Amino acid sequence: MKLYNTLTQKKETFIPIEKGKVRMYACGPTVYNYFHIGNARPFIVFDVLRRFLEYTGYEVTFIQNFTDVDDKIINRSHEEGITPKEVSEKYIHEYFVDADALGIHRASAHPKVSEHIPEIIDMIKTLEEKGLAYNIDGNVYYHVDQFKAYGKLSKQSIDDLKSGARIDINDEKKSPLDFALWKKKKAGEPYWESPWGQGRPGWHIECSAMSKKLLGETIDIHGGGQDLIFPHHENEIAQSEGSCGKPFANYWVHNGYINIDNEKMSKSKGNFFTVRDIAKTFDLEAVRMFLLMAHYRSPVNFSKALLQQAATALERLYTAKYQMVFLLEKAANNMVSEAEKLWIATLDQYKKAFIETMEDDINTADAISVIFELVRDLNSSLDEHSSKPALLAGQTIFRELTDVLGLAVKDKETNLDAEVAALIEQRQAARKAKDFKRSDEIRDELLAKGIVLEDTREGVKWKKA
RNA sequence: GGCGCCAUAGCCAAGCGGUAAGGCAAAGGUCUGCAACACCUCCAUCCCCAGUUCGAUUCUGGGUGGCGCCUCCA
Repeated sequence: MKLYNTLTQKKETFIPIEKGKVRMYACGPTVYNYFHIGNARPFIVFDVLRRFLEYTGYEVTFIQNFTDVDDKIINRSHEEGITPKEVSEKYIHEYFVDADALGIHRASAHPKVSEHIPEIIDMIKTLEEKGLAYNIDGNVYYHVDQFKAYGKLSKQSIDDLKSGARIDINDEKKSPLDFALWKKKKAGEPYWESPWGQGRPGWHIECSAMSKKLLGETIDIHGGGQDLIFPHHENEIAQSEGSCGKPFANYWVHNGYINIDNEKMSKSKGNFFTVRDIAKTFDLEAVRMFLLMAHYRSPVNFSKALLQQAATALERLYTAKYQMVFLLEKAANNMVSEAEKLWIATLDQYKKAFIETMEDDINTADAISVIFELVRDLNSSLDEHSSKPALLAGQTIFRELTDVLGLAVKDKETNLDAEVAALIEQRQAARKAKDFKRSDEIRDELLAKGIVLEDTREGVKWKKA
């Protein structure tokens, strides 16, 4: 397995700390709103990375946090007239609604900042003891100048960062690069007791503290969007490595942006589509398909038209999947022919090609093309004369590969309401009597109800539009 | 100013030293009462210029055109 490591700026062979096991952490959402598809990309990408690692035999512990203590949440609570806790609980719930629809598996754990305050305080204390943090009247800052490796992830020198930094007026920090580890309580904000007085943690410290608690001091993979490289991940390194003196993460994996008209989609720019909104017109699996059809590091432009392309492509996968189910239900032949035996033996090439391409820095675009090649093969090789074992072999390889990507996972709807079933019967009778006018009328009528009919050699089939 | 990314068919998108995967769309065909699905056929020399090489979309240099980070952001 090769992964592009932001730290070294090249693809590297992945070697876990502990043989057969992977510890990975990905930054999760700040839960103050529905998430947008820019947020969805890392969720999907790291879900696929995790699935693939598991597929290839690793035991993966995957942590994705919820940031539930944050300015944006506090603002939202004021706007909605509810407590910050109510805001975060609401959007954690909504996160799972959307994540489930996107086919994202639950992480091994979804830790919350609010439940790790003691660990956060401990880490800040350690940093203070090591001279890497300083307290000014209840606000504790990280002393960036004291951490020599600062900038190693974002490839910036402290001096360059300083020259590019915007100057805050009346800033009490020693350097514009210093960032808050602990923020002194302000009126109307949630707070916790600490050695520095009442207050709450800064943004970056949570990931360092929770990662350490749940995965240990050094982890295998840390992931997130490219926009987190600086300052968030740079700061995490400063905190984690500063406090324990060991490497924080061996592989830093970052996904590219989602753009609208070639410009980055972001909440601050306002040019974003929430996943919830897209769910009104598309099955969210199309979003997953859309994102996985491109390599995770390349920027992708988003539009409804492009999403429709992905949805149509996904449909092709489902057609093949359901066709095999259909044929299996009817298959009477259990005897595998010699020709089928030869064909079954060739299926392994798809699996090999799939794994090879996924092992090359999770090239899902290429992996999907392998699946489409498999689909063409299945469609042309399997028919009503195929034996059960041949059909099962096709179905197995198809499921195995699509499951790794989390695509085409849904089963066909089988319950048809009586009225529709009756209409289909009537249409069949009309067709038999060559009353095509009537049969076409019924077909149109069903289409209006969202039922698409297809007359095949093997009989009439229906599906939801 | 510092750091970094990208430019492949109508659209999307892999490949990254040996003469261009896949999807969507379009066109022609097979199947079908028609349609749909499926299948077959067809659709590019890879932004420009100069190097390196037997050979470059793929490496190097220079252009041109986009984009991102350096401030909250996935």
